[in-house]
Amino acid sequence: MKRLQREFFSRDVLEVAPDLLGKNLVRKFSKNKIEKYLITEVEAYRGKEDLACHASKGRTPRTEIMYHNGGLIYVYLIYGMYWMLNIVTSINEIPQAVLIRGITNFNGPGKLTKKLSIDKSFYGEDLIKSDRLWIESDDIISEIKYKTTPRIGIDYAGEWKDKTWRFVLKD
DNA sequence: TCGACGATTGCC
DNA sequence: GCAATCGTCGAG
Repeated sequence: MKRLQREFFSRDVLEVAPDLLGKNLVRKFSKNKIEKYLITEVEAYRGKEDLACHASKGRTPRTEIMYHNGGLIYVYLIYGMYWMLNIVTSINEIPQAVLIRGITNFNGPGKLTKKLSIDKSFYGEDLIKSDRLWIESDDIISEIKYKTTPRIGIDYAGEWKDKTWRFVLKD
């Protein structure tokens, strides 16, 4: 197992998102408690023009992190109840992020953050340096098969809602 | 300071 | 079908 480095996340979100499928999300709770989950479902949010992307409303304290280098974590609260886990991609000044919607045996972006105890304290966390959250790839090279669909819950995004930027792993 | 609303979930 | 529940952001 090898931790993914900066270069992996510095690419365009439409390359990074499908590449995250089949990778392992690693959560370290303590010295003796480390859990790993296969990433099974993600969505891409791409730039200021993408009306479904929070950055389309401009640069604010909340969206600031998306304007940074790839490999950082963007976390926000939705509906006053659920934390959404996103991974910033691309390079400085280009706001992009991947929403992690599903992991092994656990689908639903709100449920997985609850299970992994991920909250506001992870905002800005660096996946390359963090000692409690990072992503690993298997040493075994296997072909990843996935399907694409429109993104979920963004009917307000006009023509952008039809982009097939949701990527789901095939079993 | 105020009010509208949301990248969801689970229960009716 | 819809309520829960609160941080964020633009308007006033």
